[in-house]
Amino acid sequence: MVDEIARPDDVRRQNRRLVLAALRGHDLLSRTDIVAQTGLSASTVSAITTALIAEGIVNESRDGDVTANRRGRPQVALTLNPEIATIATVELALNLAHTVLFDYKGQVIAQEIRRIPTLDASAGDLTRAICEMLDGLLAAMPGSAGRLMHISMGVQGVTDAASATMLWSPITPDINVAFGEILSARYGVSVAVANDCSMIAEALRWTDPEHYAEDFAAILLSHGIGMGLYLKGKPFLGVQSSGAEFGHMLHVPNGALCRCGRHGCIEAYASDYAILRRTAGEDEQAQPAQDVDAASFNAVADRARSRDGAERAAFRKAGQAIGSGLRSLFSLIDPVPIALVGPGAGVFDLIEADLREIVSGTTGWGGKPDLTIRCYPDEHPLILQGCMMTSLLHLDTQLFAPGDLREAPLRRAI
Amino acid sequence: MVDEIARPDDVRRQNRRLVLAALRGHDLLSRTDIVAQTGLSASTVSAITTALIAEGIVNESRDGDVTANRRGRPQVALTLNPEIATIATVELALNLAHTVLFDYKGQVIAQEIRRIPTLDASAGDLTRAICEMLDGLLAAMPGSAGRLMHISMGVQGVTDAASATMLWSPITPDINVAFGEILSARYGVSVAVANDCSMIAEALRWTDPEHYAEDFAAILLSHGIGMGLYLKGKPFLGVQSSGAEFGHMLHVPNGALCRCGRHGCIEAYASDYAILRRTAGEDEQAQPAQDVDAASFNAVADRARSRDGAERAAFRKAGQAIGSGLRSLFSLIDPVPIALVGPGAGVFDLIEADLREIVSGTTGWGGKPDLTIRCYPDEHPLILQGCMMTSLLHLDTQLFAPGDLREAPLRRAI
DNA sequence: CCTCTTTATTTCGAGGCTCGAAAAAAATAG
DNA sequence: CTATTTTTTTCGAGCCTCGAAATAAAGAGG
Repeated sequence: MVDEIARPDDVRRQNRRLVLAALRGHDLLSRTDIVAQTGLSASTVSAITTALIAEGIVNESRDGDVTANRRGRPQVALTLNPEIATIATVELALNLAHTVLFDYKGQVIAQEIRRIPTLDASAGDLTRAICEMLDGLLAAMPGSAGRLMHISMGVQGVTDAASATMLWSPITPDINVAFGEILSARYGVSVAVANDCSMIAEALRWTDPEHYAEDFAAILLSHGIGMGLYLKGKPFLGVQSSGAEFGHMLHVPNGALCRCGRHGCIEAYASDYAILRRTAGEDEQAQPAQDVDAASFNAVADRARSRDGAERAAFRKAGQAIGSGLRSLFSLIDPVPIALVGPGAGVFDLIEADLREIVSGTTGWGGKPDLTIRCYPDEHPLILQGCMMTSLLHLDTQLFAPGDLREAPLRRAI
Repeated sequence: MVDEIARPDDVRRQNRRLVLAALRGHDLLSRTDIVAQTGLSASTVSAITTALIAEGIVNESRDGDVTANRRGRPQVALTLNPEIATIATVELALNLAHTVLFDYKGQVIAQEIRRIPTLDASAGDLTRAICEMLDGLLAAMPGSAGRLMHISMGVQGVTDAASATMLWSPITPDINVAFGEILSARYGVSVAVANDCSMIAEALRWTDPEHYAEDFAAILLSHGIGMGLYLKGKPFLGVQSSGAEFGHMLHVPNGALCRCGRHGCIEAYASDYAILRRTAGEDEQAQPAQDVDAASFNAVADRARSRDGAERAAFRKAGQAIGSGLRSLFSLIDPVPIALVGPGAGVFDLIEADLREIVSGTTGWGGKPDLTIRCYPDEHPLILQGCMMTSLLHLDTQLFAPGDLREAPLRRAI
């Protein structure tokens, strides 16, 4: 039995999370608002907010919007205390590392973007660079080091959430890099490492909850092809790895050579290197390019738009590959809204028709056939925000253990 | 926020479930045993068991194994009270309906198997037959009608768990059959309708927990091809339909005609009708046979074993289709143990080599490559047991609301 | 300016729950 | 018949949520 035994304090923990979630979603809320949002009784909200204020997690903001000029005792607005904690995020992508410090309200404190030749970088090079960047940010912002409470990392590649390890990545030759362990030891906080696509899904859920609520998929079309999936309101994680490797579903048995070493993966037809390989007239078994610059990719796209030729055919192949993957995905989980993210979303016009044709009629027995797709050509802001939300939600779930918080900020290591 | 607000009684509900789950797994347990198994304190177990006994859900079984001849106060064995509830299961398959009455301990009370020409049966014909069978069983066992508390139905086809509806099925022309609503109205109990493959997965989890615990897939190879999936110890359900339609993942774009009306589904290569179609030298766009009898399928299998020809080639194609689906599935969820169930499992020797070849190296980045597959040629006992466990676990989750039970058995309708 | 009304928040008691410690039960050992 | 051992129940402490009543803090109105 996986089932855990329930204790009375679990109830408080869960309801505290509800209160914090409400506050995170709306910034300024009176206790009455919280009652309305959560469904908890006024007495319970009072008890919980009193404790949160005493622990410094929440502040009363008297100057805030006082719903003024109404009769009766005025509501007093509550807000998360931005200074109670600092979190750090790390985005690691091809030739790029981006670290940011956020406060507990999710506001940027400091950041650094650094270009790194990741393809030639060892695991040590990468961790060294990341630590340098983080050290610099923490040093520049006095007090932030002492308040650092969590780090979230989104990486291009396959990760293992449980051990916070990057198992494999196209951006560096080294495998099984235990980023979590290393950063955790150095900064004395817990670390989450996940695929960048999971982070994108997390971000979409927060920035556009109307479209991305319970069930949806975010597909990153870039150097590689990945997916972040939400099902029943929960992130879908693989058994071991943290991401659903959409790009490595099988499109054509014994087909084109994929960067992962196998043949026929969707990625081998739909990623930027696959499109350029086909456009250049190379054999589909030719070794994939390690790095494709945006300029040449866009040039090919422009040529595809201007005339019907090898370029346009390559994009159509890509659309078919993605569509084929979606058809299989939808067979397994039923159709869900799709967010296309990254450079590939910028050329959606070139792949849409073929993609839709293959997907159409996904549910042969007559389920809703309409496929909704939205495009987000720039993946970086989403990855960043996803990392941030991951860390903050982690805090919201940890700060629960009442009384725990008082000690936590002192437990730093550096 | 999907999050529900927690109340103090939820704690008791959860812990009651733990106690019942322990009892369901071991039949005879003393309170001390339950303490050991659940981790609850002795006082809590005492409180919970006292209530369960008062409500008639659990019995003391003094005669039971008294761990005799030891010093100290003897343990008194507890056991589920078989008479507190009756449940009914319905398996609906091609030309077959099988209804069974079980007691609360999962022992068969009565059953009937009836051959029905389902292909020519309307929704009304089917429900009428099922109700007749259930009525007969309930009438034959005095008292059982008054104790009937749940019905579980496993059907070949696509189902919607939420509305307990069969959306589409290959065994009958009618669609959107609301079995749940109909049976629920007639018998006054709640009804679960799910794909037969989900039931198989549920059964495997209980009959062989050592091999099928947290993550595994049960694939039914029969007239159609379906899958029941467990991930992280929970049944995996689609967004709308209750099953993961493995058989309708895309194997070959614009490929062979599938019974679902689309082209290129795995099923169009690996189901019995697909194999016979190919063996007979028919075009792969030929209309699928509605019904394939076991004898001719086995004859083809025997011929495939005895000589290398069209038969063997057809099975190899089937193995490739299944392997291709597994490769894609494993990309999404990481490799899991597989149970092959049904007639197709009886010819595993003919498909294994091709299946494994395509799946091999599923995790390009070096995850555990070994693929474990076990075969269960007879699917019916598993479907039956899965239905039973579904109903019983439902009761274990409903009998929680303390005091609820006293009224429930009277709330019958018939 | 003082009282009335209205709305927000806190306080208080009832009724749950789990748990550890102590008490009670029910056997064997001698 | 008493001592010992083991199981089970009882009791009090310390959680939790909730509804009702009490308290706070405004505007409205004479």
